[in-house]
Amino acid sequence: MKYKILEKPECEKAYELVEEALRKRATIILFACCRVEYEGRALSQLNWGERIILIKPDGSFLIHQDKKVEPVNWQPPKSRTRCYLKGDRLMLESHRRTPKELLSVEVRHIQFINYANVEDYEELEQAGYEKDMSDMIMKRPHIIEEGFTPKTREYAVEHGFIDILGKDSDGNLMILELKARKAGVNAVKQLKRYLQDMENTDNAYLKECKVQKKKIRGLLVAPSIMDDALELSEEEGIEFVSVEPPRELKRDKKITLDAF
Amino acid sequence: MKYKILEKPECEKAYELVEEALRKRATIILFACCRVEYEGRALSQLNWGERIILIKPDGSFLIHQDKKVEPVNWQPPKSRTRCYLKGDRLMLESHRRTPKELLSVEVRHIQFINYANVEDYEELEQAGYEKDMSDMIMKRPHIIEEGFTPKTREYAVEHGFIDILGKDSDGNLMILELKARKAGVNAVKQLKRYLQDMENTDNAYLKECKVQKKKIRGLLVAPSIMDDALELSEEEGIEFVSVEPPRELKRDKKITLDAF
DNA sequence: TATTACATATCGTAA
DNA sequence: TTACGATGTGTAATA
Repeated sequence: MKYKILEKPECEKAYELVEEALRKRATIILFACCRVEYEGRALSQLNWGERIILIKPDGSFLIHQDKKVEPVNWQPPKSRTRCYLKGDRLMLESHRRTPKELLSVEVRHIQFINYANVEDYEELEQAGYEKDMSDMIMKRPHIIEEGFTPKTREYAVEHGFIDILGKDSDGNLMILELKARKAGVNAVKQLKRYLQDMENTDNAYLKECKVQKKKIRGLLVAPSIMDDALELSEEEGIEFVSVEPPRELKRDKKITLDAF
Repeated sequence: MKYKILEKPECEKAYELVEEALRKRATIILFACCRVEYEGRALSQLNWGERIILIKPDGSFLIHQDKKVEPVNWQPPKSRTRCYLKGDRLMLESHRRTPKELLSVEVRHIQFINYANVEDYEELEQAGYEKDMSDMIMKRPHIIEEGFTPKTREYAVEHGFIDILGKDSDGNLMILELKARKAGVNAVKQLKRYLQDMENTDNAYLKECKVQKKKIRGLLVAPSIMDDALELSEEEGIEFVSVEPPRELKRDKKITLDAF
């Protein structure tokens, strides 16, 4: 693994290292006193101070102060980084085409500069999302109610996609709208639109309902619901079912301690 | 300024350094192979790989892979960091109370670890926001149209706050909805709601309009507008006025090159 | 402490 | 490329 570190280098030395790192598509960490200007979607400037600068091989460019999770300035992946010397100062620039954005950093008093080809082949495994909820309900439909039979997922209607379409034990059509977190009024409104879409558009399900004189039920499925959303759902004849999103990671992706 | 750096330290040495840094409320930069688990608002795991770990004195905890602007895992400011040894491994934990969240990092093969008391007393100066637009329009109302007189900002109605309320040269009431970027259909819908609120609620402005037989005009103010939003605004009788957000930084905060 | 709205939101996905 | 929605959104302002 390529790896280099320099402590308190002259700007010229640092410049050479940054050039080398950019050529080798390495990840650069720089801890230095710098001044920053940004112009693009917004406009900003940041006066002299010590910050941590991170330049990633995908073009991401981050400047972190000693507070907050978010970088004080940044550029997204695919930005083009270049560096040059301006007198005895190291200049770093990150440029983006669309939208046009330029981040310009003037550097002095470098505490250290490091570059490395980071070896990381892992992706984050997550659980607890709407997709997982959907998977769980398809697998164990009784979670919604006894006799519920899911038919289709992502059923296209005029205003979007119905998360899950199914039938209850009496043959009534059920339209499920899933939310992985607390449902708000927007979720109710969305479901209402889907119900209207279903009733106003010509489709096999609607025909069947009319022929067999069945109802169309709207169900909002979420771990919890806002008070105003509950009120609205009751007015609109929409049912709320409390379901927690699953909190288990897929087995085949469990951690193997000796992967590295 | 307190500053230390160790290259390829044993975990025990690293542990001592992290303890010291946490005590001194320093900023820690760690480049190492690690494994991460997170449980809280969601649940995630990340198998062994090299990452950059940043621990800030405000409690922020970031883990960066060599891609993307966003950290792969993190904890927000005010989280509590602790570290301990588990066999020959360095363990880092970051804990948050509300909501309850735990980030757990197992570390080995440390490339380097650095801590420093970052000297940074500057805050980012920005321009180009809705607020700046609002300020500009209040100061120079003719930008909207000749004879426009702003009356109130942030006027409360049922569905939110009207950005700017004013009158035109004929005494008609004007409701302005500002967007610092390209306006979409949502902006038009929002403005429509405000117009309805204004017409349906008992208030001094409405009374005056009725008595003097004046109109209520809705104006969407943004640098540009989406096609569908323009179409909708025309249907709804809403006017669109193109205004660029101001792009000037405050003068008294201009950069002085010898501040440091 | 909880809620709300904005952001250079970022990031994924689908058209 | 653009548009749209989800996010462990983060963050500041506000109640």
